[in-house]
Amino acid sequence: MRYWLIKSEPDVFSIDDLRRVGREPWNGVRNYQARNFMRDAMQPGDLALFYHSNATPPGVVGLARVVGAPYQDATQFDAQSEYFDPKSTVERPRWMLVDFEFVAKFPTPVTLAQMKEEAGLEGMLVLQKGTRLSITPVEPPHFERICELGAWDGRGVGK
DNA sequence: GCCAACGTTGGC
DNA sequence: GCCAACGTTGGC
Repeated sequence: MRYWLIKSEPDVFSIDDLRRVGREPWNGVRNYQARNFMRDAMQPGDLALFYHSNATPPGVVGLARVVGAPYQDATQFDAQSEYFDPKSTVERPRWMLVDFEFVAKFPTPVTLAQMKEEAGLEGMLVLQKGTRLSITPVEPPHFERICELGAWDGRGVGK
């Protein structure tokens, strides 16, 4: 199993939104590196730290899980969508996504400030200066440490 | 609102 | 293929 961090602006789609809908296509990603992670590297069952960006405060607020195989992001073909991509065609779609399902909301959010101070988390991609990538891989020890800091009891995973 | 960092675009 | 201009991200 691999671990990830996915960013979302809570004004657009928050951890509470994910809990409410249960499962969500991770659409609107328009960065090739992030797309490649979803298309080529994610496996069903992988866990992701759910990060609120452009939030007060920014930080990891819970967990999500990859469900199903990658497929085309439908919004790229929708002229009414803000994610419409006129250069994408049905024959050769540019943008692929996976679905995420809700796993847990942390009892205690782990703020970005806290993460920066935490010695065990140094080297995390999301903490590096200028990292705007909306999806990044996460090392298992970093993942585990953040779950501890979030006071997550482990509920939501397993069978 | 500001602005640094970064990715993309398009002229050449 | 270079690179300046531009748009976006996202913390503060």
